[in-house]
Amino acid sequence: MKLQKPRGTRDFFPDEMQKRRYVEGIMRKLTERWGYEEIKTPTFESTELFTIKSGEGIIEEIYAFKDKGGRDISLRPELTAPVMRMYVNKMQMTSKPIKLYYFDNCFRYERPQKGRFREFWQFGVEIIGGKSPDADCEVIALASSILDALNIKARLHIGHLGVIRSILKDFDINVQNDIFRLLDKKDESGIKKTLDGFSNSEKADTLIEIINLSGNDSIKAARDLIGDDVSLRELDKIVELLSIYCVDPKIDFEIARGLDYYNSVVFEIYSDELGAQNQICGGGSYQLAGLFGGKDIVSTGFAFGFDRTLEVCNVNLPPRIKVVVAATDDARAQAIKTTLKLRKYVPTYFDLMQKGLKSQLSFANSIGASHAVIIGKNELLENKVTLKVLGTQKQELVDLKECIRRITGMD
RNA sequence: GCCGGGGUGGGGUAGACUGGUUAUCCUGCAGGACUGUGGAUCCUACGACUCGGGUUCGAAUCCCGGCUCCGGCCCCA
Repeated sequence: MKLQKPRGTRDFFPDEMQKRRYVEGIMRKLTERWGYEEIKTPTFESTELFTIKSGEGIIEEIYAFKDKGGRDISLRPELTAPVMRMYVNKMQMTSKPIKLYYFDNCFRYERPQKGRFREFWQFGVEIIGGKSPDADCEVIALASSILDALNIKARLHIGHLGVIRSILKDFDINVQNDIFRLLDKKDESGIKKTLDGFSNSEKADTLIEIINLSGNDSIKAARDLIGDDVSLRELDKIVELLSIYCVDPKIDFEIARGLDYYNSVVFEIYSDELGAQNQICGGGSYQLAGLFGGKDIVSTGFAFGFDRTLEVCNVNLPPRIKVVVAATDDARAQAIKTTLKLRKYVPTYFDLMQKGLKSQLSFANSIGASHAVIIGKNELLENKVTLKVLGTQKQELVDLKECIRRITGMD
């Protein structure tokens, strides 16, 4: 009976890791250029951190357990709450805005399917204390810029929860949240039914018209339906500012995040190249600090689903330089010294299995090495090495300095 | 939690409908032919029926269940 990895987890092979690291590197580099600094929070937190944010029901989808001291602990299902916890604990006095980013694994106890795993990675940013529309637009523009850098074709949708909240402002918050849930499902008859219960079917019609708006005039059309609203004016500003960033979003009032602390700009990015789980990024403006016992402050951020992003990105990995030092028996000592020198510059392999020269070269070929450096009696006598470029027939006797120069491409 | 389709050496597969001797082929890995030159060739070795139960004289094959993978539903902070 074999041991298997737990359900919904994955092993990553070297080729995959190379791609993951490469894409991660692009995201990090870009984000740092935009002035964000990396932070890291614990892999597990108090369960309470997540239930405060999302309600007790969320426990069903969390890896929650009691530790040996009887504490309620959870593997983090996302990173916004931990980041805000950290902010409330230690960073409230830091000058604003605070711009942070993270890249880490998260865990959710859900049924795995395409694009959904029990352990998955998120890359995200948070701006704490940035004001609308500037902060919102910056994170949206950064997300868009990341898509460009990864050569991803995707759809950016922006909405504003204030629009729907203002239509529903006379209703109890629980009713509002029910409606948001139905909106998310696009369940129009459910919306009608719920609002009819409050003899308010004309509001249901308005809602349904609003969420079905699309195209460039959506904001104007919404204004015709509900009159001028502060949320619509905010959206106007967002669109105007984003155009300076050369970002062209689709206005979509259907985006619903049915949690109290989301109350204004929200956005989601979808790819058509995925299956049912087609969202690769989500974000928006939120207020969580107060919930966590801090002074309330407006924040905004996004999180990319790293695994899904990886599925749809189109990047060309840089060619890998790998050098194998191959030696005859009587030259092994010198070969090890040469290997050490090469390792100051490039990944270098040396035989660990007492293989013959032929077999060492065969190994070089099978691991896809770019160069082989051969050392035997002749090379020892001349104090030089034979540099062989694999994939071609070329080889040449050169001194070590020249050899390094050629491999690294330095002049 | 629900629906559907899968699981045969490390990877990819044939065999199943129609149960029957030693489970097919490719690849891989290890060693050798071959201790100064890679990709080729040849030889040798290694290595599998997802797990449990049932039907049967006999199960990789038929039936039931578990686990798990894939796709979808639900959910998606």
